[in-house]
Amino acid sequence: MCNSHHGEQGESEERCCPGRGRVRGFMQPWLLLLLAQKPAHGYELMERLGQDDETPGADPGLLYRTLRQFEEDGLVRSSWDTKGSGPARRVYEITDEGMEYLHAWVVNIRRTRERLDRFLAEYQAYFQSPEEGR
Amino acid sequence: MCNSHHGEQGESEERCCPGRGRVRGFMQPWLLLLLAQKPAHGYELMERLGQDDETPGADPGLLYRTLRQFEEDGLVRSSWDTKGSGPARRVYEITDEGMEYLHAWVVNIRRTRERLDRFLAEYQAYFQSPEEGR
DNA sequence: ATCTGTTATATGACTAACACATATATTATA
DNA sequence: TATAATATATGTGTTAGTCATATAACAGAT
Repeated sequence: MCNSHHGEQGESEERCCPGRGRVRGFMQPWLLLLLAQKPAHGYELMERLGQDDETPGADPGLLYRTLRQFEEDGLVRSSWDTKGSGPARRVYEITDEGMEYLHAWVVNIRRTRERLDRFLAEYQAYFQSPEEGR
Repeated sequence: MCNSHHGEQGESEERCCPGRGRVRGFMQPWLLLLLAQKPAHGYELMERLGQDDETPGADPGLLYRTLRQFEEDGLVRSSWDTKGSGPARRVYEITDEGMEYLHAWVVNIRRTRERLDRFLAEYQAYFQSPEEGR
């Protein structure tokens, strides 16, 4: 299973454990943060997501569905923008409720990072410490 | 949605965004690491998981199914232990392949932590920096 | 003896996030 | 007129996670 690797020197490691290890729903806080910075439409959000995060492509299906769900939950509101060229854009802006939700996400994310650190500490204590060996 | 919170001083925040923000399949590397430290049966792993990580209860259903899957994938192997009191225990030990998989997981987890940091940096740059305000 | 609690493993059913494919319409450009 | 880029959207299947429940061995109490 997976490619072999012991190097421990994070080289490639691509396509191993597909889907695993990622943060559940991580697109959600990103969308809210990007919308907090400024209102935007789906396609633009997709591109902005693709830049900072090297998330593999930022699936449009998931993105548009998430925005729809956000609107249904009152976290964002939208309006059509027909100005400019190309097809009409549905422009989203974040609501106060969306802001609160974003802040709540941040608390969760900090907690998640602590959990990761706890795991990595335990891992290193076992594999990189003088005794315990192996 | 959710409880209100602006305090920014991570107080309770319980049961908000249920399930979201957690690392997908995070039980997997934990199980492999615990088994790398020493062979164990499911129930024991459940208790050891519940200690370090304050994961809410470490669902037995998921745990046993994951161990089964691991065995099917050759990451662990098991044998029955009928010695001692109580019902028989299925004792798992990690295989070489399981070890490799664990190391691969660690690479993924480090990458995930970097993604979290990138998000938090972006968040703080917007909400905690002097300008940008709001 | 029976009842309750602990240890121990396991299945069933449902949800949500995600992955991948595809449909659609508009506009620009080759 | 064909192709590509922009833009939004649906359909379908997979998997981790959640919650409930079933089963069984054994210990101690009443």
